[in-house]
Amino acid sequence: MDRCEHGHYVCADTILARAKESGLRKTKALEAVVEAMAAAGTPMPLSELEKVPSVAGICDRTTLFRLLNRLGEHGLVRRLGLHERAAFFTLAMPGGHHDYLICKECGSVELLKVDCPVRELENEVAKTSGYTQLYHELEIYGVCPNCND
Amino acid sequence: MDRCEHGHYVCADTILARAKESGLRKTKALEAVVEAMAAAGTPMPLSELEKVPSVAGICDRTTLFRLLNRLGEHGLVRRLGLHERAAFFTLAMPGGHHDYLICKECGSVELLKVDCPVRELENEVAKTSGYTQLYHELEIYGVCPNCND
DNA sequence: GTATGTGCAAAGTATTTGCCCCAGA
DNA sequence: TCTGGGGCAAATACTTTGCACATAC
Repeated sequence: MDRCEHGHYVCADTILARAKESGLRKTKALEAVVEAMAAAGTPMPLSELEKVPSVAGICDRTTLFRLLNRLGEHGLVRRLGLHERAAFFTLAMPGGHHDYLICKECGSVELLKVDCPVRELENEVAKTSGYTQLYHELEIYGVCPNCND
Repeated sequence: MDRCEHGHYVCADTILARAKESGLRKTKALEAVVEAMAAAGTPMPLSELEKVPSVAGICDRTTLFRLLNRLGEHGLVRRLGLHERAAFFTLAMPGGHHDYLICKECGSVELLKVDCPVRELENEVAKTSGYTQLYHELEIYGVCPNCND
């Protein structure tokens, strides 16, 4: 996976450009949220996102919620389950994809930097199931070294 | 995946036996819930489980909740995300594993009856990540034929 | 100027806990 | 009998919506 000039896996500018193409207005909230998510690199729940300093001063939870939904509808943000009560959100690049390694104890989320072995299966399912617009989500759960003590 | 004499992928009796071994008491609620889940075959949220006729008369939501948690702690039930607001529960057999095909529109859940391509990756992660007690969850999302119209 | 975006407050929905009674072993 | 299990009601958490105002375009 390539990184942008800022060292992030997903570059905020790219997402912002795509947001504009989708007809979304360029607001402070939009910029702040997308940049915060790009900087974080890992999926975050809404409750955490609203605490990021650069976001906290800009917009409140409702705006954040609607913004993430809007971005989700345009395929710029993906909503993940990740077994917490709260939904996690992450920026979505076209063709970009991540699998996750999640600690059952502390809930930490790591990106798995490996070739995803599911592509082929996904293609097969596309042919045989009648389902369209496929994408997948793979989570490996375990207990991380810190929680193992 | 083998089926038991009742045609279910997971046999209620096996789970009940394991529950007993784990020190859980044999109650009507336990039997009803396990049998309902075995009969259903697919993951269900708590709200749906409590509506199953054979469960509804037996115990209320709180009991169901605590029962599922208890079973989860002993590894007899697995809690899944599946992208709904509510958590989904499914019986867990040792070594048993399912991947899911989920419709983004109507939320229907199908079991994927295929060899899971993630085993190997999981083993590799076990060796290199320092994480223990690994298991994984794979969901393929799409739009089902019914919702495609 | 107009449609989209925002904030505050209030309503849902799902989950979790307290407390006391009931029942399995 | 003694501990784990169950029921009811209340508390949490997280999400979602209504409505009036602000702002990008």
